[in-house]
Parts: sequence; structure tokens; C-alpha cells
Amino acid sequence: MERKGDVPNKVRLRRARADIREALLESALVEFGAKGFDGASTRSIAQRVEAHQPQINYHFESKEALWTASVDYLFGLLGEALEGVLPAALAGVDAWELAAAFAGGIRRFVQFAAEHPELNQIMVHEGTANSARLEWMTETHVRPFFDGIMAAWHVLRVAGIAAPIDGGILYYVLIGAASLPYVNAPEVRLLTGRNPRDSEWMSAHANALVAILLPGLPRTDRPVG
Amino acid sequence: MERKGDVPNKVRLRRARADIREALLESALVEFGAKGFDGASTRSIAQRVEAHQPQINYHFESKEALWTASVDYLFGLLGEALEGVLPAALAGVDAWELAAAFAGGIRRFVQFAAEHPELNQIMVHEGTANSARLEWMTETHVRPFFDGIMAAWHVLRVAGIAAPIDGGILYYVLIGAASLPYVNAPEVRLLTGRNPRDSEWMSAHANALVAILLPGLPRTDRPVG
DNA sequence: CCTCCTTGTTATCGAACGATAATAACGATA
DNA sequence: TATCGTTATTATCGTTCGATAACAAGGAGG
Repeated sequence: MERKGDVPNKVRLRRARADIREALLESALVEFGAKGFDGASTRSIAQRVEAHQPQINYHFESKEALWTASVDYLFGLLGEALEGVLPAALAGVDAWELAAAFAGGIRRFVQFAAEHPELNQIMVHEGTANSARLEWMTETHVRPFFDGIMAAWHVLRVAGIAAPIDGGILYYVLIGAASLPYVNAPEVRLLTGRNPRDSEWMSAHANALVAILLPGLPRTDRPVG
Repeated sequence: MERKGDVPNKVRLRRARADIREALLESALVEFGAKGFDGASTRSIAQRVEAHQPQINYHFESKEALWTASVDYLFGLLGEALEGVLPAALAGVDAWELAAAFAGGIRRFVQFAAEHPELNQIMVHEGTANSARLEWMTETHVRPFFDGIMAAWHVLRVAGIAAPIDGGILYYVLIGAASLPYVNAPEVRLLTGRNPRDSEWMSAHANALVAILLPGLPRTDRPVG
């Protein structure tokens, strides 16, 4: 009957440290991705998971520390999603096996970009201006990823399987083409009326990227996810 | 000798309405592009062109109106840069001529993205979350651009010149691949040590996009700019 | 039940924000 | 040079921000 003055039962909910931290991390990713570091407010990050704003400073040192922790968390997820796609040692590896692995990596990356658009949203927000955050993220998380792609791409180029594109250029062509539909999913829906996170959309997208970037590889379309 | 109390000659500078408006528009584009709508402050927009913050509300109605005016201005520049690249009527046009025009359009777009990174920075900032600004920008400025590309792409697909990619997907692959290096130029410099706005970089980039998206077109690399 | 450590809640601080009103200075025109 | 419309400058408003301190309440172990 909900007496007590018809006020909703304001239950004080107390969560374990690890739980509330993870909730705040995931909420922060959504807000940082959608509005950027400056645009996101700690009040709305907290509110999204039924917490109060000062809890952010209690569980993290500052807004900046929350950002750092959530980016660490997110790149951890990316690392899991891409685990084992590229052989650790590229020297002497068979180019055709590597090409198949690279194609698989593209498909997994597309799927990750669709499931966690926050990653590329945050990267594109931060990459537009120099900052300590950009420098840290680039050196800590992006560079290993970049180096792996460069090494594999070199082998594929020599083998004539990859499109004739310089590695540094390929990297941004790939990341831009693979992530924009999910980074800007709201715009895609407005403009095309379709949802880029539909599995058919993602599959067609990933297969297209494989086809144009690895023209030497016999076409083997497959679904992602 | 600069007497008068050694205070720098604080000259009150008075500009014509059109001049100060354009200065504020261009300053706003840089700030909105680098920090997004929320992150940009009217004080720093004004300061960048030696104006005071209230002048923005004097020459424009509000921060929102300044944003709208600067986006109008920017899409006007894009329209000039792409003027005449695609034939107005596509019905019955020769597919090979259209392909050459499309390739030219890609090169001009790459050059524009490099010279005015603010355009794609603003689009990517706004596209990450639904808002009245996104809706207005999409319907007013993006849709005509999108429709033109869709129509041309359909002809090129039927003629077998274009890569086998659905139009809606092609659009985001093209825009993402063409713009990311300039949207995130600070990151490119940190990560690769190269400047994507060098003319060799831009040319290699544009030629790569033409090659992978129009594989049926005989390769004719050329510099942009 | 009491203790004590952890977590949640409220109140409030100073800074920065966009906006507005009031005033001052410019500069073309007469 | 006096007038007057336009532009520039200063002061200040209310709001929101991130951060901190003080206090309240949960809950395991005794």
C-alpha cells in the first residue's frame, strides 16, 4: 500500500567497492563517449547508476582519474576481444595465414566498435586537440595496437595480398572506416533510417572492409558476432 | 618610448560588423571543432580574435546561434570546394566520366578535410549523441550531400566500377577513412611522427581511397591541392 | 547489542560558464 | 565641432561545475 507519506521508499543502497567502481566506470564511458571529457559531468555519471556525485571523488581521486581508469578498463576489453588474432612473432609466418588472421581481426574490431562505441568516441574526442590525456592514451594503449598492425601490414604488402597503401595511412583509413558508423550511430539512424548495430549491417560492413583492404585474399564473406 | 605608465597601448579596436562576425565565426569553428559545443567557451572564442565575451551575444543571439551560423558558414565553404564535381543530372551520364568525376570529388574532399578539419570534427562531436543540433545539421546540410553520393554510387556500382559495397555503408566508410587523419591530426603526429597535412601525405591518402573504392577505374595517381 | 570500518548523503565552497544591463568610446554625417 | 547610431567594455547575475568536509547509516565481528 506504500504508506509512509506516499514518498517512494528511499532505500539507501550500499554496494561493495568493486561493484560501485565498475558501475561508475561503465557509466563514465557512456558519458565521456557521448559528450567528451569536458562535456560530461560527474553528476550525470553518478546519477546514471543511482549514485551521488561525491561518490566519484570517494571511489576515484578526481574526474581525471575516473577518465583514466575507464579508458584502462575499455582498452582491457579491447585486448580481450582481439586476443590471439595476430601471431606473436611475425617472422617467417605464412602470409596467407596472416591474411586470414588479419581479416578475422578486422571483423572482431568492427564488432567491438559496434558493441563499445565509447572506445572510438573517446579516441576521436581526445584526438582533436593536444592534451596530457591524449599523450597518455596514445603512448600507453594505442601504440602497441598500432605497432602490431604495422608489422602485419608490412608482411601482407610484400606478399601482394594487401592493397597498395602505406602503413600509417592504412591505419587511419581502417580505424576511421571501421568505427565511424558506430561512433556516429545517432546520425546514421537519422540519415539512413537504419541501425548500424544490426548484425546484417555489421557483417556487410566488415566484409566490405576486408574486401577492399585485402583484395588479394579470396572473398569469403561471413557474419560477425 | 612607450610612456603613459608603461602599460601596453590598450587601443580599443572597432571593427565593421561583417569583419568581426566573420572573425568570430572562424574562431568558433576552431573551438567547437577542438572541444565540442559544451567544451568550447564563448570567452575563449572571443579572446582568440581579441574580442570580449559579450560581443558574441551582441553579434549573435546566443552560443547556440553562433554554432548554427558557423556551421552554415563551413558547409558553404564545402559547397564551394565541391562545386560542379558531380553532374547535376545523373540519368544517362557516361559511367566512366562519372567515375572520373567521383575520383576528383574524393580528392577535393580529402583536401577540404585537411584544410578545414573543423567540419568533420564538429560532425563527429555532434553525431555521438542525439540533439536538436544534430537533427538540424543532418537535415539541412548533410542530406543533400549524402543523396548526391548515393545517386552517383548507384551508377558506378551498376557499371561495375565501384567496389561492391552498399551505398549507406560506403558513405560512412568513405567519410570515416577520408576525415579521421585530419580530425585527429594531433594524434597522428604523436603516433607516427608525420604531419597528415603535408601534401605528399594528402596525395597518397586520396589516391589510396580512389584505388580501393573504385577498383574498376584505371589507376591515375595525382597530387591534390 | 556494541564497535568500528566502510560506504552513502547532505551542505557548501570557489571557479567558470552564458547571458544581460549599463556605460563608454568610436566614427560617419551634418 | 556637435550629433547620433554602432560597437566595445565593464560589471554582475544566476547556474552549473568539480571538489571537500561533516555527518549519517550500513554491516561484519566481537
